[in-house]
Amino acid sequence: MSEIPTKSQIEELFGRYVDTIFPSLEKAVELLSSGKPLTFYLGIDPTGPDIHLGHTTNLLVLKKLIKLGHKVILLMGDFTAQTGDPTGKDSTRKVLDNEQVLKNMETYLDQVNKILEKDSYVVRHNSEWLAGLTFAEIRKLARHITVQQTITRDMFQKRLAEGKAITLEEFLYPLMQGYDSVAMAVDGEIGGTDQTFNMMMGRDLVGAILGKEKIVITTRLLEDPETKKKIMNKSEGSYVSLNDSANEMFGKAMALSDSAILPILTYCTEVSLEKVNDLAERLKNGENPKVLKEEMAKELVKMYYGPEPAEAAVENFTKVFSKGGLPDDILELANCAGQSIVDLIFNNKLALSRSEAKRLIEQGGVKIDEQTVSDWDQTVKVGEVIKIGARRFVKVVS
RNA sequence: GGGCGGUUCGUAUAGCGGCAAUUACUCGUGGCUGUAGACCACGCGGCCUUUGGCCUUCGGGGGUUCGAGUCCCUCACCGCCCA
Repeated sequence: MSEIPTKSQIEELFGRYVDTIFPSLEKAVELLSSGKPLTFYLGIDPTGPDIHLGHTTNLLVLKKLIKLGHKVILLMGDFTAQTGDPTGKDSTRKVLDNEQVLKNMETYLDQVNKILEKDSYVVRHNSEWLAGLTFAEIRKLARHITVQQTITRDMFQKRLAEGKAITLEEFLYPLMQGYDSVAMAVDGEIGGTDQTFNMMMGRDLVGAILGKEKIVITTRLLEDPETKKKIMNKSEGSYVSLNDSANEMFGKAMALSDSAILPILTYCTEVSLEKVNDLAERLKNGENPKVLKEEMAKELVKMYYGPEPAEAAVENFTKVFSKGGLPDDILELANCAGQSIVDLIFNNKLALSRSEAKRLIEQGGVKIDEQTVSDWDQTVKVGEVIKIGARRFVKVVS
């Protein structure tokens, strides 16, 4: 399918997106440039509906590997998702039902296909082999792994220290994930640095059972270089999903901290490193970070929606937020004329309760045609544009 | 099997029997800005005719009390220690 890649192509790939390679960079380069197609996989647990920017680094590496002529498997952890990662006491019992997992897998693939060409990779599910293992087989596998090895893992250490439960099922999670590598007889695995432990488990098992060397490629996590916190944080609500509309994506990217500009461009896009360095230089020279962030956000939208929507998103954003104007696409509400503003907000689920709607009004967060609403009994009329908070707009139509 | 401790708002925490109930983070609104972030202010169970009133909450169920997250009993779940 393609030429034998040069070492420099491989090194470029590794330099940008990749953190550490096991057993070593040299070995990986040697194997990857040998001309023999290798099989790599990325495991995804379909526990939620969205893929966010933090996941895309892995996909970009896969894209490159495909281009270099290697085979890629996208592994849906439909079986492992049912063990999950319980953090709190209540979630221990929360098992995702099969239907939810299937639904998540579907939306995942839709999103993956925004980066990888649809037929350029293979999808597999780990229930294929995990669901049918017998206890005898599990026993045999478990022989290769020690308790000491497993217990050193951060998550377990933390929970031990906090006196929280660790079920045997969870303890087996690394074993399950490790077995995936054996079952598919892969040559390598890709994952974030937080997955190092599980991926190494697979490397050990492949070595012990299949007698071959599995390459483990850990990719850089999208972290704020200043705070060292994840930039995409699902639990904190603010993350850029690949399912976001162009305007949403742009807006969310703009709402990120300035320090996210360079990491996102570097790890989540294919913008040339020269350009990234150029932006870094301009940032250092005191140029308004807002301008640079706009460029970053535009690159993102361009990547997923193309150049014109990207341009439109910039314009829309400037109009709405920089100049306080109205967006292009306003949600229109029919049959609402004559209702009080509180009813309108509550009935259309723009607030969770009437009290919340009133609170918004009380605090000056609701405007009708640019006029701050002070009376919550005020009725709305056809043609009026209502602004709720900073970024939600609705228009009353007949 | 035994002993001890725990279960309170999304998370983490306070709460000598009189509180819709502390604090922190998250979150929401406003201010300031460069859209933000940081910072400051306010808000964060529900409903209302809102200086106030009413309703429903602190794992489940019972009890004591004028009054119970708060005391007692019991059940469930969780943790630690001993066997």
